[in-house]
Amino acid sequence: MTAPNPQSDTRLPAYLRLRDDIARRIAAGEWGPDDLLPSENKLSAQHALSVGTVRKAIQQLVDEGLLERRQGSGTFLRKPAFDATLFRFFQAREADGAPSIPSSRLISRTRVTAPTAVGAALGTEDVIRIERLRCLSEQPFLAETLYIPAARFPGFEAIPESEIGPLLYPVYLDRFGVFVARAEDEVRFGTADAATARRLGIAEGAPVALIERLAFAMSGEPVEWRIACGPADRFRYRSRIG
Amino acid sequence: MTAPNPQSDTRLPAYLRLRDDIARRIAAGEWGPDDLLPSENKLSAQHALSVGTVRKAIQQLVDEGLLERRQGSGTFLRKPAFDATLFRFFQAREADGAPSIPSSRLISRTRVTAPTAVGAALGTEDVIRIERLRCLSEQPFLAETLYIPAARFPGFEAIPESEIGPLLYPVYLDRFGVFVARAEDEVRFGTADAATARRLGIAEGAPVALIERLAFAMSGEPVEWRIACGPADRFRYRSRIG
DNA sequence: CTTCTACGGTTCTATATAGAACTAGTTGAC
DNA sequence: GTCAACTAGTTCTATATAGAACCGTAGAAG
Repeated sequence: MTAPNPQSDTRLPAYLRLRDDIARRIAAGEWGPDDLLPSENKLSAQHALSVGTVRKAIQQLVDEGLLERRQGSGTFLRKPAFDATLFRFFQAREADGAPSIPSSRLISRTRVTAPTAVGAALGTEDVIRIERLRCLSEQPFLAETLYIPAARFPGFEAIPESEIGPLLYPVYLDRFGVFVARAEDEVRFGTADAATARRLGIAEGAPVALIERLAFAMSGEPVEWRIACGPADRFRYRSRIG
Repeated sequence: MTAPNPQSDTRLPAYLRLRDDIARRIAAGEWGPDDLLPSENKLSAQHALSVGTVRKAIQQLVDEGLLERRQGSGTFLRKPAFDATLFRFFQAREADGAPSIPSSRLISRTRVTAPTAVGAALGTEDVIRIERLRCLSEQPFLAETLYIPAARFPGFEAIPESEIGPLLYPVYLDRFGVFVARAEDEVRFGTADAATARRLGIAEGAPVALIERLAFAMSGEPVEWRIACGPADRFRYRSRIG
């Protein structure tokens, strides 16, 4: 029994419809991280498709970073590696040089009307604004302001802080089925205004790095806009091109 | 007649050997940008492989950004879009906001022994150091120092400057068959030392952005290390993740 | 001149099949 | 107990084939 899928456009080729179906089942939480998916043979039988078509659909998801194939063993759901890459950028290190995961403190979550630039980027004015402070060994080093569409994340303001970890993308995925697949960053340098200077514990006008990010879901729809601000002298941003 | 290929490891699957062969012919300049490659049918006949296998090889090269398929028309060699992406990063703009391609002036090219960090990154100490200044509307905005392995780029020092355009990667490809497929950037913040300050026409100690880049050839071998330095206030770096 | 139609060539989708390569677990020999 | 051999199940490679979808051109129709 395979639920025939009303949402997928029937004009799409079969392998893409199968890909969408599997992606949806992943988003619905049918499998956990590192879980074994049905084999190519089973899928082909269930969906009445040839193995070649199934392979093509799976390959697509592998390319998108959702699945992982192990020859001889099977196909597995991959824990989104996005968090890791995210944190390779802010090469935050303790004084002794050991890399460390920053902690994260939520300052506010409010439903607001988005600033025009943000509204244009997200395609809606009805958003939730999140303010957040990230610390490393008790010392703040990054002040962030995030906007997410209220329609896509209903009730986000009400989630108890205790249930929100240091990273938001897992929360998006677990509670709202939104998988952040891609993002665009822009880095520039500026000076700290009074509010952020106070939050970061630096002098007003001190040099800061600004990172603007627009994050997209698998569908290509923008789902988060954020700007982060940290002291320039401790800042490192890494990226990989090509 | 297809040259049987002595360089490709015969233990590799056929589609990878075909990919290598085509990649080599591209590097050898057999086709120019936007040229039409032989059709799948022709390739499959020439190499005595099935169309499916040929498609797999071509798909690989498409994924790597070397080729471009147009349904109904054929498969074309893609002008490396690397230059474009490269310059999306340095979002240099004229005063009126119009994006502009910076000009480039070579200051020196010398065969030297690499600094230890660079030597370690490139895997050799025998390198050519290139110093370069990039300008936008006559005003310098980026001072660069590059290192490339002398063995991989023999005679690079001797190429007349008139034959080197504003971008180096096309030169690597055209004259040395080195296709830069991938790069890793690191952006950080610092202050200008005396030499770069003079070159950029800014005060010593002024805030600057530093971009370190390690570039890799298709084979995975590192082929260039560079560091670029520009005034922090005019700087923008863009990247795309995921 | 414009629009339509037909055609050869191309890539794209999909199926069916066979065997190789690999993995993890089980069984059996010693 | 240890190690080798076997086995069922999985992905991977490769082939062959058929038709759909698409592009560019050439020629016909208006």
